[in-house]
Amino acid sequence: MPVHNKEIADILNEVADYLEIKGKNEYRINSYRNAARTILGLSESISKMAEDEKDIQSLSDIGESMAKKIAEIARTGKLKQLEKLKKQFPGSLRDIMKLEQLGPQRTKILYEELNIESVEELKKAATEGKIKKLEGFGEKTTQNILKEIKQFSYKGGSQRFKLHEAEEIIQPMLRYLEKEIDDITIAGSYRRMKETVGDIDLVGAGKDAQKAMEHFVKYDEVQDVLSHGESRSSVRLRAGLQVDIRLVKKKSLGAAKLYFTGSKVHTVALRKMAKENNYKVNEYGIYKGKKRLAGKTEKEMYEKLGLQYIKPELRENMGEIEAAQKDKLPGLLKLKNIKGDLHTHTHATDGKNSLKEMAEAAREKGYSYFAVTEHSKKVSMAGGLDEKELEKQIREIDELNKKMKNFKIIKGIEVDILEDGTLDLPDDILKELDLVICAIHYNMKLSKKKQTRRILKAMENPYFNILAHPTGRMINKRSGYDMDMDEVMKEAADHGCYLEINSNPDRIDLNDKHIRKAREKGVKLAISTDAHSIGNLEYIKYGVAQARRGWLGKDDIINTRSWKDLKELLKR
DNA sequence: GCCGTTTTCGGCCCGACTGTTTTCAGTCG
Repeated sequence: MPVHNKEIADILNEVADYLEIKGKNEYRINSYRNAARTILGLSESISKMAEDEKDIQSLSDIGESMAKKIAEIARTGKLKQLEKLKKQFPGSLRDIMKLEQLGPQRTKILYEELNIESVEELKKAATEGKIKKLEGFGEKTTQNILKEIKQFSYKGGSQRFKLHEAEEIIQPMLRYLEKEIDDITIAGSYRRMKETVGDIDLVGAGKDAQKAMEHFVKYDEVQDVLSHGESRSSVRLRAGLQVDIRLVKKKSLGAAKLYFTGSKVHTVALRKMAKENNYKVNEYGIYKGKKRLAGKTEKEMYEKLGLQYIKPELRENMGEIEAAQKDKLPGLLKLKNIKGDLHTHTHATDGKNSLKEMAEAAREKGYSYFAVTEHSKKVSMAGGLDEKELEKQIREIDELNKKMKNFKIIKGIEVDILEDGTLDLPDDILKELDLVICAIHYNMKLSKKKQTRRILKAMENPYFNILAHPTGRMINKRSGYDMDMDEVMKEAADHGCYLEINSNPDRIDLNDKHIRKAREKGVKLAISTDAHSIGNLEYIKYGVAQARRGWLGKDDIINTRSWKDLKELLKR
């Protein structure tokens, strides 16, 4: 059972935390964090790579010493170095360090001076007035610590927000801010369209910075003002979401956007590159000596660095800078390239709208087709269809199709893949359909081997077209079923099957890393919403965004084709 | 601890805000 990438990255980050408390060389500490980040970005299992004696040292930020540590973790699931560190620092000092405003230095002081080992003990000491007597701490810091502890226990640690959750909170705030701030844009991981965001970063140009900042901290959903300066402020909203804003002059807007959009590793890589050419990059522009060369737009920033413009979704330092240097960035998929949705439900099962309502909404979105794909009978909870009910829907669609001009309702099903890998409905009804998407809803806990075999077996069915929500994960709720993604992708390519990017923001399944892997393996994908209502059809933008994060273009997606061409692709 | 088109040592991105200080350390992004 290979150790997962996340487990290895966690161990390395934990080592870094302890080394920080010990006050070791910051660059040495960073190397653990950099290696962890590299590992998290891989689509392959690094412990498997290590087992197969692949050259993991050729990966960026992993050298001789780190490779040995990774091999040790892969072999034993543990790292002796970390076990030793844990003995030196008992309790849960790492939890203390996770609190806002408390870094390694202060954590160390708290531990050494007051023997504080947990958030509980910290709370007690703060309440008893012991903290403010320490050097470098005061009354204000004590109050901030207590506030943070309250926030921490309320949120149960730091939960990240899903894209649609963040959107719902930030859009009204943006309308409010626009009254006093010019050219305001959302930057950060939200602009890069990461599937979840930790906070929201805003960049704008203020007419009157002081007044603009006053306006910002006075927004009526602000619960705490964390900092309030002339060019930078930070608040926490009632919903628990932190919002940071940065104001600059108009001539620096591009530089500020670039800097605040990140990712951090992307901007650091750019700055390093600039430095090698004797330039300096900061949030105000690009400088050579005192001379300012660019800064108004992101485009001119990249140009001055000798790079193609890099779209936000690609800014993860995963090869995009090298590609931009060689003018080899991919042309990315656009929302308008999508010609139709291939996974939707109606009130025939657990959807909220009728077939007619869904079809009309899809046509109004500008689609030329959309597929109805109800659950099959096994999914009784959702009222899945049996053969007879499906036949009835097929006739209903035929009738409706006669009436709708320049639009096609595709007859489909989301048929369940049973535990033995057979499908929940017989072939003689599946062959009546235009599209068969297949999914797992039960027996998610099978062993990796069994789960993989189950899916591969299902793909042998000649009517299998698309594997829906391939990993079954739910963001912040459950991880997907254990299965061998490499095998599944290989089989899909061999059998003329496709994988879905499920755009539901609770799922985002496949995720960006899997999508990138699919691109490398030449597997084509479908982007669908799994809509259960008219409103859900809008989710398509999240799927498109993830496809862009996975470097995909129009040709990599099957539902950018006309129905005529798509029909050909679905033939096996 | 990593890395190399000034290579095996000596660098490692850059700036704002806060609180506790009289000039700055700690933290954050």
